[in-house]
Amino acid sequence: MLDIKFLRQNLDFVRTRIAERGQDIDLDAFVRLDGKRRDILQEVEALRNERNAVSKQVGEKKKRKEDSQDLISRMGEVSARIRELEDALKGTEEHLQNLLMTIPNIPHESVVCGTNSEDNPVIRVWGEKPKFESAPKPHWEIGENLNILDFARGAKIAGARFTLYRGAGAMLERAIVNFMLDLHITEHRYTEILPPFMANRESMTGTGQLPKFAEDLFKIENQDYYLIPTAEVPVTNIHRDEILDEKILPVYYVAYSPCFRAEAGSYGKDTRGLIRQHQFNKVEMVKFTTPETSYDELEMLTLNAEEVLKRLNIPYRTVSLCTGDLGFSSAKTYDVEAWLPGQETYREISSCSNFEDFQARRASIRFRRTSTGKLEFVHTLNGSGLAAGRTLVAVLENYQQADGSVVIPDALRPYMRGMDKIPAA
RNA sequence: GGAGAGAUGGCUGAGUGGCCGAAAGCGAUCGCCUGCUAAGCGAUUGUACGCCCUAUAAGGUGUACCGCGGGUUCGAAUCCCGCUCUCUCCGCCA
Repeated sequence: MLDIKFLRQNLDFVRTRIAERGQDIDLDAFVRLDGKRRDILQEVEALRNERNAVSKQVGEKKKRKEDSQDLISRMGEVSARIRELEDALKGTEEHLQNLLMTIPNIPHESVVCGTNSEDNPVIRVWGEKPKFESAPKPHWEIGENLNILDFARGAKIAGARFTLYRGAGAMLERAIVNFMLDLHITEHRYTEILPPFMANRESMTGTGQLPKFAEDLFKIENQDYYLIPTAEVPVTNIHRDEILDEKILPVYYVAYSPCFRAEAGSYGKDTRGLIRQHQFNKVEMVKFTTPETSYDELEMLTLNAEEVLKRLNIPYRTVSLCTGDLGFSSAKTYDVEAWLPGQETYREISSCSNFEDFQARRASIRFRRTSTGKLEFVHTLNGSGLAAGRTLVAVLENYQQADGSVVIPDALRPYMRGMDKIPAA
């Protein structure tokens, strides 16, 4: 959510920046509602002022045993009028709030203008792509040949876009998660969190999933619970409605969680394999920082994500999302894309974003700055560190051997009971 | 699932219809004092929104806020109703 005062004073600037995202937001409606709200507010506050003053007089007259029936009956009318205005005010404020909630964040000045992912500038390229004598296979073939990924059974049990992992496949996914958590908590100094995997409406609103993207979420029937689409939701909401001590900033959290996404509107996309699932595992890093450090923290966060791929020796590149590709709540996002030889393409495996105060304002996460004594919103950031399912895909495709086996990357062997390869069946 | 208790400022905790934006304590900030990162003394210390003024500073002023939402009343932290959450006991249970 944007600062309403900022929006009021910088309408044209906001209009331009939102347009660069390829979004069309009705800011004229905002101006109208905002003006209406203030008109009503002024009238109702003047009447309340009168009521408060007269009520005080009534109290004093009563004490002196004087009659005040005329005042009382007049105030009855005033109160009725106040009630009317309050209803109107409430309606207007709801409209205004709903509108405000659907306005995306302003892109950071360093974000390039573009329309889609093809306009994303490449920031870094790392690693050497593996060479294969014969054409490398896509992970779904490797996984099925090794009997470690079972797409048919996943579909039978739950439906399309669900996968059953078996044997070394299941262990490999678990190894990837544990390896990543250990790296971040020991070397990158994050605090491990294991959050609830469901969250309520308020939490979903705080991080920006609601109200605009309800169709992307799984909701529990007849309950105010949603399955989390990412650990970002519960972990960022750890500090919702809190005032943090400036001294504890920056705060670093890392959490494993399964992620549940309805993937509405993605029919026909990435239907094969593990790339696009209704349920997948992810390790997520979340930071709370002061405003002046958040962009440095974003750089470090992104490097933390990249470090996982370096340790696994998987080639990747990092791109900076252009305005047209930027997520709703984000001011700036780096995507880390792993090389997938079986599909001859780079695929997103991590997304690292600075939301500035956009989520903090929605979720009311503040800190008191000691130098001024004033409350300010923190900046929130998060990034995948990494998506576990897609990491498994990258391992299978990059480490596949001509005989059909898959070598286990050195960094994962301690987590695989010393196993050095998954032998061909 | 059943019975009971509770929810007040950054924290602890008073307050059962007007004198309450709210005692007291803690914490924090500033100043003083003190021969050594102890103690003491004094002052200050809520947020949001609107309006005025103005340099988008400071200041002034109004309104709202004592878990959330309704109601009673001229007037509600205080009375009534509903909800949420926390705690205790009973039942059930991985």
